[in-house]
Amino acid sequence: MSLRYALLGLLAEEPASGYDLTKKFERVLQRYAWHAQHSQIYPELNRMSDDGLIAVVAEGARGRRTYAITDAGRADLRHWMVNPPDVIVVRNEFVLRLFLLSTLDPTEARRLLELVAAANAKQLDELRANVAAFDAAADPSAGLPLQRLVAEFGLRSFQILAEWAGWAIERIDQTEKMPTTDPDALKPK
Amino acid sequence: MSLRYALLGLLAEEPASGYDLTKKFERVLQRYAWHAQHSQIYPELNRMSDDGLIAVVAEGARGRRTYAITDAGRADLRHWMVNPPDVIVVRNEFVLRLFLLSTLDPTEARRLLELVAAANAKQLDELRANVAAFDAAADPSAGLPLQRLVAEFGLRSFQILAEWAGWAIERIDQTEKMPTTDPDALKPK
DNA sequence: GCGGGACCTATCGAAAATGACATGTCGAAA
DNA sequence: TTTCGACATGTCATTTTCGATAGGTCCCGC
Repeated sequence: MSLRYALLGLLAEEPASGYDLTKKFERVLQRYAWHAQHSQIYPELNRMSDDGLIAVVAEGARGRRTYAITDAGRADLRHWMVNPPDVIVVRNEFVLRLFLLSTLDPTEARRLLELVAAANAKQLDELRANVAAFDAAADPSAGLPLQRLVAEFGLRSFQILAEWAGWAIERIDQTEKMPTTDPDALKPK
Repeated sequence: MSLRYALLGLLAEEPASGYDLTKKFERVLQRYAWHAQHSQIYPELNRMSDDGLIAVVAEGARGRRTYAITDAGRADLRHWMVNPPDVIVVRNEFVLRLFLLSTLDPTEARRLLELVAAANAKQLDELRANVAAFDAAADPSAGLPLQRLVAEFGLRSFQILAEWAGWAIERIDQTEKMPTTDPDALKPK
C-alpha cells in the first residue's frame, strides 16, 4: 500500500499527471524513500481514481490526464501518515552490501568502500546544489518549510555516510599494516 | 535477487538452517538492510540448493537441515558484492513518511516527529548495548573487524536521525511562535 | 517537411513478496 | 504427565513489483 500513499502524498502537494509523478519518483523519491516504475504507477492511479481518492481535473495534449487528490484521499493519506507501524521494515540493497562486507577480504572490502564513497560524494553534491537553490529562492523571514527540514535530513545522511566510509577505509588500512602474524600484536596490553 | 545474496552472505559467515536464517533476518537484517519472512526463505533455500550454491551439511532433530555455502556460491556472492549497480534504489516506508511530512499541518508533523524520535532512541539504545558487548568480547590488540565497522555505521545513522529529529522539532516550534501574520516578519532584511 | 527527442499512457507475463494456514517435534516446567 | 513455548519446515492464493513491449503525439531544429 505504500505506493498508493506515495502517490497520494505527491498529489496532496499539487495536481499532476502519471507522467509527472513518474518523473518525481525518478528524480527524488527513488533515491531516498520509494521506488516505482511507470508500469506500476499508471494502473495504480486508475485504481485510486476508481476508489475515489483522486480525480481527473484536466485533460491535455497527448492524452495527458491531470489528477488531483479528493477529500477522501486527503483523509486516507492523513490516517496513514499519523499511524506509522511500530516495526520498521527496510529494503536497501546498498546497506545489504555493507552488512555482507565481511564476506570479502579486506582489499576487496576497501575497494568497494571507495566505490561507495565516490558515488555518495556525487549524490551529496547534487543535493547540496538543489538545497542551495531552494534556500536562495526562499523567503528568509519565514520559518523553514517542512520540505526544507527533510532535505536537511538527506544532507546529513549523505554526510555521515561519507565520513563513515573514510573512517572505515582508514581502519582497514591500519589493520592491514598490523598483521596478526606480527608477534607484537599478541603482547598483552 | 537480493534475497538470494542476503542468504548467501549469511551462510558465507557460518552454516545455518532456514530457521536460524529467519531469526537473523528478524533480529538484524530486517531493521537495516533487507526484510524477508520464512515463507520466502525456505523455498529460496531449496532453489539455491538446486542451483548448487549451497548444500545440506547436517540434519538434526525436528527435520532441521543445516546448509553451508559451496565454492560456486562463494564465487557468485563475491561477483554480486563487487559489482554494485550504479543507481541505488531504496524502499523505506519510514523515510517516505518523512518526505510527505509537508502534507500534515505543523502540529501533526511535530507529533509524528516525536513518535519517530522516541522509536529511534529505543533502537539506538539496543544497538549501543549490542556493540558494547561485542567490543568487550573483542581482542583489543587486533584491528576492528569489518562487522564492527558496519555496526558503527548503524550507530552513526541512528544518532544523526535523533539529532535531526530534535532539530526539526525545534524549527517547527520556532516557526509556530513566529506566524506570518506578524507584521515584523514582512520587514525587509 | 521530416527526423528525433521529450511527452504520455498502456499492457502483460514473470518474478518477488505477503499473510494466512498447515503440521509436526522436542524439551522443560508445572 | 501434560501442556506450552520454542524449534522447524512447508504451501498457496493474492498482491506487488519488474522489465519489456507497445503505440501514439507534440514540438523544435535543420
